[in-house]
Amino acid sequence: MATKNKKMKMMTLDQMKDKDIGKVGTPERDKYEFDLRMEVLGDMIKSVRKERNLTQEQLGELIGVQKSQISKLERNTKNVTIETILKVFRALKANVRFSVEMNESEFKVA
Amino acid sequence: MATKNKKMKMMTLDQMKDKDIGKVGTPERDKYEFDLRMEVLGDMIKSVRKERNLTQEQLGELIGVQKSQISKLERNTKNVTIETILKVFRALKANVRFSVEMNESEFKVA
DNA sequence: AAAAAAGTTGAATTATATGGAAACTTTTGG
DNA sequence: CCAAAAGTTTCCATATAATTCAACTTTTTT
Repeated sequence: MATKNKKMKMMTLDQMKDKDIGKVGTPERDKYEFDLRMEVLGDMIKSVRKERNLTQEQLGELIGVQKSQISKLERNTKNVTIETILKVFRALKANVRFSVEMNESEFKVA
Repeated sequence: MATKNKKMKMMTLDQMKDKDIGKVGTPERDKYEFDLRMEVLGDMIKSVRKERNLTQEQLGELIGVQKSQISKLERNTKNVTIETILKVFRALKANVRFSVEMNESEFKVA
């Protein structure tokens, strides 16, 4: 077996991220996490649009914006307004739900 | 029994909303639904903050903004960017997750 | 019932998201 | 391989979200 009797340096994904991107809470890491989420959001728009068999131009027409705008939302996305997100997904007849969960254990003590 | 043999006009909540606010898809109704969500969002910030036993000023310090800004986010909320939402809830050590669900049946045909 | 603390509001400013137009690049269909 | 369609990018204008400051109101504490 490959793993037997082999003292290897192991690293969890979190450890790698801490090392390569920066620890949680640092501005760099926060930015990374944020950019990641924005990218996912853009991908979500794109994939739902595809699912609906719409071109960017067609989706744009539904909402009343240019295709370039849709392109920007799908790729260039740095930050968006909730309103915009809802507008887009409503046009795609998809429901957006956002929920907040707080881990009970933390903080509660202080 | 009160309901027996009594031809009453009944109305579902949705029917009432259609009638009083406007049918789904109209600008008025859309605005209503949006405003509602924004209000809920503001309430969520407030209630999580309370849960953490923080004043607006303290939460503001965590993020790096004035207490007046927090107040506005909790009440005056017309529209917000994702970034702001995430910033606030991260400071509150709460997780925001948003998901998109599309009802398979619809649209798929066209 | 004062004083202090917490929250709200309005006016003003700054930062940036939204958007259009047009040129450009990539992908797709013949 | 060529043409058309789809998607991207850049430059620019405009709208509006984010923010502060200071005065004001409401709530809490003593």
